[in-house]
Parts: sequence; C-alpha cells; structure tokens
Amino acid sequence: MVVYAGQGDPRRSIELLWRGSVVESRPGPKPGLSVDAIVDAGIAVADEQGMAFSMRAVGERLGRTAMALYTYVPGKNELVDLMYDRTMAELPGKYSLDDGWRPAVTAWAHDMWEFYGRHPWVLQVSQARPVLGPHEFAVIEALAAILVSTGLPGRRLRGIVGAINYFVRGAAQTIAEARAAGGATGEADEEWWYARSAVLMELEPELDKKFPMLHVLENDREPIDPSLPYLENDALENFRSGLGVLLDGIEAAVAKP
Amino acid sequence: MVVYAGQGDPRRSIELLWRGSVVESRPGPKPGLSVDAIVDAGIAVADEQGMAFSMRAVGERLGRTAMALYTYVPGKNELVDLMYDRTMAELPGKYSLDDGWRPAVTAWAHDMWEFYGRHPWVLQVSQARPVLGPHEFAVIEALAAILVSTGLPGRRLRGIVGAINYFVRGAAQTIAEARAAGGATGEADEEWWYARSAVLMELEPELDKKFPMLHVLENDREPIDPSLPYLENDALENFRSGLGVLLDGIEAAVAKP
DNA sequence: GTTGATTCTTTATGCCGTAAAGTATCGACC
DNA sequence: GGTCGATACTTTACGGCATAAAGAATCAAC
Repeated sequence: MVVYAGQGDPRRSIELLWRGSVVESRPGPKPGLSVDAIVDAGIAVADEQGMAFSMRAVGERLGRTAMALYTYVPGKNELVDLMYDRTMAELPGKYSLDDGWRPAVTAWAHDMWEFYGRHPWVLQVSQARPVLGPHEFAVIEALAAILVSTGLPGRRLRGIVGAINYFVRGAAQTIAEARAAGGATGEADEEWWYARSAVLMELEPELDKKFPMLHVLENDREPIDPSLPYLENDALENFRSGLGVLLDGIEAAVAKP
Repeated sequence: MVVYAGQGDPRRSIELLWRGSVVESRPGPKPGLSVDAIVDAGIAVADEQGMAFSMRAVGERLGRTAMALYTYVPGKNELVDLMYDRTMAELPGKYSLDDGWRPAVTAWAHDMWEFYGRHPWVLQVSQARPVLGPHEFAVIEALAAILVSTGLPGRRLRGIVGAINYFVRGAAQTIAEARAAGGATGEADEEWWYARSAVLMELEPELDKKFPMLHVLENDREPIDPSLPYLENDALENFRSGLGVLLDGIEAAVAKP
C-alpha cells in the first residue's frame, strides 16, 4: 500500500524548490534542522520503506518528532515534491551526441531505469501535475536536447518524448513493484510465482488451452543469467528489446519526412 | 493520495477469482450480500473516489458496516484484486485481423485508453504481481493473438507486448492523474497550470533560456479543439502520435528478419 | 427445543497526517 | 539587564484508516 503526491500547494512547493535559502539573523532558538536535512532524511526513509513512509519516521531519523518537520515544510505533499526533485539531481543533464541520437537516448533510458531502481517511490509521484522543480526540468531537457538533434519538429517530438518516458517508467514500475512486494513479504520472486502458479494450475488446469497465444509468448525463452533472479532477467530483456522497438520507430520517423 | 494493491494473499485471491461460487444450504442467517455485490459496489466507489476509497464507503453503499464485508472477502487487498479483474471483463477478448495487425493493435490500445479513463484506479494496481484473474488473462491474450499474426517469434513479442502495455498505461496515467487532481481541488486544468506557471515565472524569469530545448518542444503547437480542455487535447495528441511511433517500430521489426 | 454455525454490528487497537496548545530559547529593544 | 515577542520544538488531541475481537441475532439440523 503506497501513497503518492505531486499535489502540494503550488506556490509553497515552487518557492521551496526554486528559491535559494535566505539566512537572516532572527530571534528564537537556533534551527536544529533545515529543509535540506529533512528532504535527505525523507529520501533515505522512502528508499527503505517506499512511498508509505510516515512523517513520524522521517522525524525519528533526525531525532525529532513528526511535528518538528512542520516548522520547515508545509506538509507531507510538499515534502514529497521536494524529495522528488532532489533525487533527480543524481541524473546527468547532458548526453554526448558524438555517436548520434540513438546511443544517447539509450544511455538516457538506462540511466532512468537504474535511477528508478534506486528510488522506486519516485514512480508513485504523479507525472500529470509535474512538480516543476529545476532538476526535473533538467532531466527532460537532456532528453529533449538529444531528440531535437534528429531534426524532427517539436510537434512530433512531444509524442516521442512521452512515449519514451512512459515506456521507461512502465518497465521500471513493473520491476520496482515486484521487488517491493517480494521485500515486503520476504518471499523471493520465484517462490511467489511458484505459489501463485501452483494454486492457479490446481483451479484451472486447462489454462494453456484457454489462452493459447499467451502460451506461445511465454515459451521460446532465451537461456537466462543464473546469477540474477528470474524476474530481473525477464524485466531487463523486455526493457532492452522494447526500447529497441521504440527507437526503430523513431528512426522510421526520422527517415521519412 | 492513492493506495494500490495487487498484493492480496495469492491463494485466497486466486480461489475467489477462478472458483465458481458454490451455493449450499447452511445454518445461520441468509447472506444478505455476495462477493459479486461487494465487488460491484467497490468498483462504483472507486470510480468515484479513486483508489483511496475506504471499506466503510463500500459497506455504506450496501447498507452495511465495513466489517460486514470481511465475511465475504479476506481484506481490502483481495477486494481490489477482484475489482481489478472484474472491470477487465468490459474489454473485448478478440480483435479482427481482416485489415492486418496494425489497425487491430490500434483498436486494442484505444480500448485500453478509454477503459483506463473510465476506471482510473485500475492504473494504481500493481502490474508486477499480476492478479492472474481470468479477464486480465483474456485482455493480454487478445493483444498476444494480434501480435502473433505478425510472425515474429515469442522472444521478440514479449518485449513488444510490454512496450505497448507500458506506453498505454503511462499515457493513460498521466491524464487520469491530471483529471483526479483537478477534480479533487475543484480547479480546472487551465487554472492549475496558470497558477503554477505564474509563480514559476515570478521566481525564475529566465526559464526559457535555462531550458531551451524544452522551449522548442513546447512551441510548434497545432490548433487545438476548443471543446476539450487543454490537457485532454495534448494528451490525446501525444497518445496517438506516440502510438504511431511504436507501431512503426514494430513494422520495422516485421520487415527485417 | 436445543445446539452450533453463520451474518452482521459494536467496540477497540494501532496506525496515519496534522491542528492546537504549551514550553523553552534566543535577538532586539528599553 | 530585564522584558517582550518571535521561533523551534514537544505534547496532546482529533478524525481518518484497516481490521482484530467479541457480542447479538438468525436459522438448519438434530
């Protein structure tokens, strides 16, 4: 069970995101915390517990109560907005175009893939109402810069940027959720699938006959890397191969006007 | 704020999903509810309130307390599993291949797009740990059946199925979340963007210069349909155009071995 | 008529985000 | 140097959530 945001008060979120922290001499006790420290703690907690982290947990990590955070941050939604943008700072702002756009887009996609693997909770933050923080801008700018080099018009590129983004997010989400579910129950992935399939086969032995085309898809497997869990093999294979198809589509768009 | 599931107890979810309801004569009061009625009520509530619906709300709609539901359903997670599979029954199980695979995939994608529009909470159910219900199987089977007709091997098709699925989900999610956020605050989309942009421009007037490639993407707009809100125009245009790119990629894969 | 299984309600527990009120600490001014 | 008021932080409290536990009402089978 997970919560998502991206819905903080626009003004306050954006001010916190873009305004440099102004330090003045003020009456009262010295601040023991800072927005930055809280955001860092929030990220650490969310990396461990997912988006269902609590304000109490973030406070505890800083040796404070949950309410202490409200001195610095208007609420949990705004904190998530800040955490979201902060993590994006990990990503490169620029990719080399020396070998053309295709390797650059591939690199961007793989960076995103690994990024979502490190911070799966980010996938729960709404895309529709973007936080509009500087680092999020930079990430999309990096992809846009690559794609503009294809010479395609902005009109075409918006759909392409969307498609790449959706694809990477979707692929990452699938594996992130699988990891989270496995981690939560302590079950390895194989066990989970095994338990599920066993019950299914017991209740519906004719499954392969009822869904023959799925059967076709599920066979024809390549030898898998035994050092990785079953699901990671599958996910990575599907990610690479799906991305290849998408890039072929872009190539076709570039080739014909 | 939204909750997602797909993590119910495997055995109990799958039994409920696949086992026909067995009716026996039993002591005790006659059941006033049924699993089916509860699932229907759950869907109705989730369609209105999103995944953050409460067991209380579902019970209330049936004239019962929240706890009454636990007689029929082990918990909220399992209920969501059932709701998820039930809604999928709305979708066609077969698409005509008379005009080839491309119009068929397009039809499948548009059906999914509209389906997610009707039931946006479905997008919050984990894909990684599929519920494995009969109707979910049927939906993927329908897509698989179309794609198998391309003659591509299962190995290639898995990535393609994933890519299409991720893309459609991602595109639908973006617009679903935007609608939800607008509905929650009562703000129309334009207002929301306006408020956000105004603050942003005030704090960072040089935005276009800092992110010039994004600026390129955002201009070059087609005339929009004034009967639709701004965001729906954009989302639908991006969906169609992104899907086209993806299908071009599949076409390329089909053309060369 | 009694027993025991079953449906449903009531009550209670322990989470959550956060509002409100209280306490301690300090800079600025008299 | 003493007071005032702003600030940092804690305590307490509220209404929400899923759901465990216990009790009340209902009915088939003996």
